[in-house]
Amino acid sequence: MLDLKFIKEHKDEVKQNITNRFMTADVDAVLDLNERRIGLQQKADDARQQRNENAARMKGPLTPDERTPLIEEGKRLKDEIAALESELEEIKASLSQAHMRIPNMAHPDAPVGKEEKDNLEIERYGDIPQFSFTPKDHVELGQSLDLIDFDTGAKVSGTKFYYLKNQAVILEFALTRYALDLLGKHGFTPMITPDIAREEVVEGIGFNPRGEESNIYTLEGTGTCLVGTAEITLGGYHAQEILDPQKLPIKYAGVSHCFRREAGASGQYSKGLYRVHQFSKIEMFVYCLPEDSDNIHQELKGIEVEMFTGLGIPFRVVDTCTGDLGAPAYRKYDLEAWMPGRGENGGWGEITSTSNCTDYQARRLGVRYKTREGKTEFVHMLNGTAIAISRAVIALMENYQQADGSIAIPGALVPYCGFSLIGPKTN
RNA sequence: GGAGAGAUGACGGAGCGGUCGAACGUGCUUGAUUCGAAAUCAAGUGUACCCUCGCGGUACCGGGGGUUCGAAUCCCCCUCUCUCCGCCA
Repeated sequence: MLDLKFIKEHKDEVKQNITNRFMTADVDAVLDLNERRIGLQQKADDARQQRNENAARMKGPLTPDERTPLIEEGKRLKDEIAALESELEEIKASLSQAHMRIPNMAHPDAPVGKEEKDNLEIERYGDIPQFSFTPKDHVELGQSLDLIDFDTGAKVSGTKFYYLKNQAVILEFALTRYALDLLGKHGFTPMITPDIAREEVVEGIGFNPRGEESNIYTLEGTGTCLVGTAEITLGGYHAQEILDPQKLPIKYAGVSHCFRREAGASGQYSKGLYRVHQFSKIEMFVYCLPEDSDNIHQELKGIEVEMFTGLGIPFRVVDTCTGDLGAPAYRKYDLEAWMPGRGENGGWGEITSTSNCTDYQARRLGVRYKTREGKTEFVHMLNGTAIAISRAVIALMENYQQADGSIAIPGALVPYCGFSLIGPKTN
């Protein structure tokens, strides 16, 4: 969320930013509610001051004649305060609701646009494979090689669930280990995080735990949700803390399951593993000083590039447009891998993304640090996907498929897999 | 899940219902001392909000509610932690 003072002083920019993101949020209502909140707060504070002073007058022994009027005054003040407080609570609730709807400001260089097609391609790596045969998509490959079972997933758990089998299971662990080793070299602390988080934390990160459009599963009656990403649990890790600036940046690599409702999301681009209700992911998360966040964002992008060039998968990097940023991100880069089985003749599909959320999440979660001058300021928080297993598996299977229907394993993964080819089962 | 104990500032640890934003100790910061360090001495050392920006005001002693003119202190509910039992990977 944005600082209320900032909103007040940069009203027009904030409004323009909302327009650029194609979101709806009422800046004037927020400012108006805030003014009313301040007025009421002042009234309540004054009344409390009177109450305290009145009570202080009754400290010593008093005659009933002195005492009675003071008690009457105290009772009157008590009622007044109660009325003011309940009014204040209402205003604060409306304010908070309206305030939360205002998205983060966007980086001045982020392309302005509404949809995915407005994302700006900025880098491209690797060559799109040319097959001497008609390539299969990963669903077909997964079935013929007995690696992925969607049918049983649907029977047991529902649509968009799946079983990984045989070498695909090893592949998941190999990719996980590959990612953790690379992140270790970059100074990340590995963590396996809870797959469940409290609603406040989920909201603090910027996800909406409730409502029709929510992508999050809530656990009825518990006040908790299944996490959609370890970004939630890693971002909540230091909630309400004041961090030592000497220890910044803090870099975590979180391994977790990710659960997403994906309500209404379907179509040919969602087939197979591309959009599922559950997958595993290795996530990067960084807490840093405000002045460092732009550089660290570039660093996270660089690590993602290293991750996928290492796997020999062709991909491009796009600078995500304002309409596609989501509320918390100030700037976001997506890596889109070439997926030969996508659409008619293959296509780009998002495999990772990295966002600089500046102080937007930190303000909601209360993650601060002390400056040299002794002031407490909000840290900046960034996240990036190291590897989302399901999508990485799509890219690997489809790009590394052979004429005979087998799948080669990229050299970097062979030591982790213990095999270099996934061929048809012989028995 | 059952029984019991507890939750106070960075930490430890006090706190007859008014003089408590909170004793005391430790830590930390600054100054004195020292060639320097230790030790010692002195001062300072939470967060947030508001304005009439003052050596101002308000709130916060796990969270919420209640009693009272007045609650860290009394009552109720919840959460969390610890110990024991049960269950379990």
